[in-house]
Amino acid sequence: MHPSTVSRALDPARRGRIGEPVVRRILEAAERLGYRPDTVAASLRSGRSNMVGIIVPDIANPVFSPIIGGLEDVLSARGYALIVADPQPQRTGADDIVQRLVARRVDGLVLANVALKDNSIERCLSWKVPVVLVNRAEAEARVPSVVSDDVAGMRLAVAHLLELGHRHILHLAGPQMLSTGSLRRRGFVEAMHEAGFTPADNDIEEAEAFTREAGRAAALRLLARQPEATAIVAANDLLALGIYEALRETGRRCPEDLSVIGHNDMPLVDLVDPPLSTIRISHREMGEQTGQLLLDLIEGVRGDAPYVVTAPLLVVRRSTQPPRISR
Amino acid sequence: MHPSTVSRALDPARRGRIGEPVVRRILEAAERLGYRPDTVAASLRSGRSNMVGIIVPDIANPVFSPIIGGLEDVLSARGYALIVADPQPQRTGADDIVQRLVARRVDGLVLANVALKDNSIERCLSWKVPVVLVNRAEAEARVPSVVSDDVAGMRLAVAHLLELGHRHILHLAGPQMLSTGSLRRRGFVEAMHEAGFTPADNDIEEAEAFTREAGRAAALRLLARQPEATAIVAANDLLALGIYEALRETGRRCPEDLSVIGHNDMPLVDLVDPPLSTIRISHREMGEQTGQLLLDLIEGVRGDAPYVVTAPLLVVRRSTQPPRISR
DNA sequence: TTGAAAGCGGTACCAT
DNA sequence: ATGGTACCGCTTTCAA
Repeated sequence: MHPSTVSRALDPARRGRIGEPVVRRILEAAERLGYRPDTVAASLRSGRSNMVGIIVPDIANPVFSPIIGGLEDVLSARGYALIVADPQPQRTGADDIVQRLVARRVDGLVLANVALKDNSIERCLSWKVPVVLVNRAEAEARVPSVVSDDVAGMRLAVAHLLELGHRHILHLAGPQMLSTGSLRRRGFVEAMHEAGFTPADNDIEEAEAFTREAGRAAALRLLARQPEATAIVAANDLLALGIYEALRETGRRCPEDLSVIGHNDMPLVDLVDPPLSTIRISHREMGEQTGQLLLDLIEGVRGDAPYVVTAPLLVVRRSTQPPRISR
Repeated sequence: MHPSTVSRALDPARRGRIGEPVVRRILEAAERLGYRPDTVAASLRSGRSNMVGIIVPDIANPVFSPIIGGLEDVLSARGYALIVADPQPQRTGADDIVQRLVARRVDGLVLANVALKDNSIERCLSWKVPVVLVNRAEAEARVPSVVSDDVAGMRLAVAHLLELGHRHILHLAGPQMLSTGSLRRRGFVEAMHEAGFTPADNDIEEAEAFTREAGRAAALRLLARQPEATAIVAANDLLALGIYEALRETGRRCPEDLSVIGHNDMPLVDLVDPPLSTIRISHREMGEQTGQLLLDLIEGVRGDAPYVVTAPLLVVRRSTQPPRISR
């Protein structure tokens, strides 16, 4: 039979232009022969690969894996495959990876790497590859992005502590080169201002990484400087767990001596001791939204560059309580 | 210039057959023009795509994400891209996904889905796609696999408890349709036998899933049946955390009333209350080994089907202690 | 060591 | 509504 006809019959979108019985016969034959269209050949000719790449700093990070999951879900439902790439700083930079993915003709790219400054975005822009940022925003907003509303999240955290009666609230910030680190710091300051407080520089300490160990070290510095404070807002849960360690080391108890609130609501923080109060972010949903956005972009449904912001949720557990009446 | 020459000059493997100065000129020109070879066209002609697919049941599962990470690492170092696919049971079966990946001409496939019986393996075998299983073994061993040594792991757990003085040890097993569930149950029984004990059927209870909730429910059943026991070996950490909940509900304390040991050493189990003793499995390393194995298979370095077994490690924390002398 | 030619397996475009 | 044809961009085989 005639190749063009077969090609059309097999593509649901173009099937309409073909006679019913012909389509049926072709489908039947394809089934019988176990025919599988070759995606590679199709890509070569059509220029579309039906593949999307995602660049993540660390697949095992509990923040990124649900994002990948949600993204994959949306993509595969529309026939796209997802390539994950995990740049090894010692080997390949992020923008080398962009090149490799573009060489594979991916139809779009998701950037989940959190560095505030890197030129992967420029690379994509100059190659005209549809891109969306996830869990990371860009100041200029040249590119669509999906992020949690960090200001709102910080507002929730601050409001919660204020309501409990805390007045001297500290912030354990994340690295300021990372998008979430700086966004949340800004969110904290803004939320405090809205509530009528002006956090001093001394009330904020920056951790060198989003890890327990860095959180512990930074918390030690912060607590030494501000022993009077009654509560800390951490820029993420790992940092909050680091605060736990610092408290234990300095003989303080949470929440009796100090209330601690995290950010992300990562798995198992409800089981640590004490169960961590935190701000829940639905990373999986962010992944899904990212997928939708990217597919719309790829398929030209929308030309603008929306800036999706998802709403966070306060989760109160047992690491926050009213400050002691003492003093 | 002449396409074949360029092609050869750009491929490090075939560069030797080309004159030095020519190679230099070509490389220079390629650089200057920003030339990127088109991977898709290359795939079409050569039949190799330099892509590998992995099928996982759940990307966000702390067991699978490090496996993916290790795998991606090894693959990308050798120029392969990794496609992750996450079958949605309600939408696409695992072997439909295999088909889709094969249509994309993946050079190899990693199966991380844990069901003991499914026909993806047959599919791959009949299509002659190189496959390796990870975190899952096959009874017939027709296909190479990378698994943790569950018998050894259980032996470590049992030996540890025995050494502490426990004599009545229970097992909270995982679902027996899953590879790890049945392997670990077998490992437990075997380890007990080696130590001179014969666990009764009554000493083992099967959880319906590898979740905290299923662990809690199963633990409740098991404890009601065997109130005299002093220790439980759980088939994984999540199940062990479920046991914690069951203990709390029934007014028992861990480790005073009952020692609990998990399996996997997933992130944060060192921070729960009490810190969980467990068997550490290096999932990332398993991912790396899987990558090596698959690449060897793809590139024909080895024709046999090795069965890689990685060694687990006992991690003692605070959920295990000697049984009470009472009674 | 280099050049020439022939496709890989589809899809897009044009003709009918 | 269907058939014909060119061609996507590279690799491979064969010839020079």
